[in-house]
Amino acid sequence: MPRAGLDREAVVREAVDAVDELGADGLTLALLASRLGVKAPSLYKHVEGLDHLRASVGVASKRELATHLERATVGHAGADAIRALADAYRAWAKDHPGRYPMTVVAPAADDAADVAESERLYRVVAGALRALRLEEDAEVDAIRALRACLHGFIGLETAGGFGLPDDVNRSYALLVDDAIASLERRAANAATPAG
Amino acid sequence: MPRAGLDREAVVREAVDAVDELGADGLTLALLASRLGVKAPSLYKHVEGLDHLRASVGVASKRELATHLERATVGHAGADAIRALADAYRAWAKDHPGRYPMTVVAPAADDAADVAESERLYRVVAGALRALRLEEDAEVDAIRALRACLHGFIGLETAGGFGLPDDVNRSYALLVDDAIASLERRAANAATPAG
DNA sequence: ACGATTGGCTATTGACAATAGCCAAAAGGC
DNA sequence: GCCTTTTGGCTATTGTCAATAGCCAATCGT
Repeated sequence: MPRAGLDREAVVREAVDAVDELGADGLTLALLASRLGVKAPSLYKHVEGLDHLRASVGVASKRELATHLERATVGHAGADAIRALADAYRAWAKDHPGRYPMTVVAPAADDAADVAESERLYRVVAGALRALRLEEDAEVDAIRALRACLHGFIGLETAGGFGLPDDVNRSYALLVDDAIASLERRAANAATPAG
Repeated sequence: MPRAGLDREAVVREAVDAVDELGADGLTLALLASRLGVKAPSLYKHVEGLDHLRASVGVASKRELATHLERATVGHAGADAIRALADAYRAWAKDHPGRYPMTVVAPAADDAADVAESERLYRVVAGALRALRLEEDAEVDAIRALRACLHGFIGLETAGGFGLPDDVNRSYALLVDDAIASLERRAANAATPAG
């Protein structure tokens, strides 16, 4: 019996590809094993089971998305940074519809890598809003608002929630413009409180 | 063998309750049968299988949500209607976290009831925006923007995506205020084109 | 070279969806 | 009130999947 030369990383990488192709629910150990030229029980030598494997795919996806967003926003500031973030976010989600939903779940508190990548995602959004110079609570509200707009649009789009044929890119651009304007207005109001 | 007196409606109703309690993935025919005092194969006399059953739960959920939103918005207009819609939407989602995600999926084209309830949901959102008197394309964009804001916030909230303890209600209220202001601005700009 | 560790494997269990086919309970004709 | 038909339960079975136990060969350390 020759060895396949697998290790944890190779298994997770193949799982990532499988989820990209088939969606999170399409990932089964039986399928994954066959793609790796191995029988299903062998995978337990490398990963702790399907749940842990899915969690690993989620962490890998958060890492990949965070890197993608960091690269897209570096060198941009202000409204420009927010627009770059919005476009990169939607592009990654459309390229990885199976994994995108995994990037929005709360990190498992006992998984340091998960917590770290989730914080990295938070920071890249916070970074795009830096130029607004918001005070602490207001920044949390602003990050939530921006994430909600982007995530909501992408979630509806990938769920097929937009039944009408009207140009989806135009709808998104308008939404992002409005979000930027609203957040800038929040910053301006905070700078000149009550007049 | 006494009969349980089931019919399709009773099965779907119990499935709705099960999804509310356990989430969409927690619904199994074995569990549902045991809750109904029956063995699993008996359910096939009333529903066509798990996929169809889930679809029925989805349609029932769209119907329920649409009714809830209609009741919440009736008698309101303008910004008031949008705020009422937003609050009712979030409240229903929080009351039914297991079923809420089923309400945002595209209807199956061959399921007339699904199409009808999805259109009803669309119309209640459109109704809340009526006072803005938007032109056709702009109305589609506006509905998409509003749905994205609400759905995105709720999706992140129920996914546990908001790790920080800051007041989530405040964040939502601010988001809704911004959305209303943005949509009103769209309407005003359309009314006075380029000047 | 040789012992320990590692990474495959087969066999098995248990949950589940789904189908086939049986049989009794309700429903309807007369 | 029978008798037939339809209906709604059931058991038995198949096939998929996750997971565990336990075997044995390939590789590695010395």
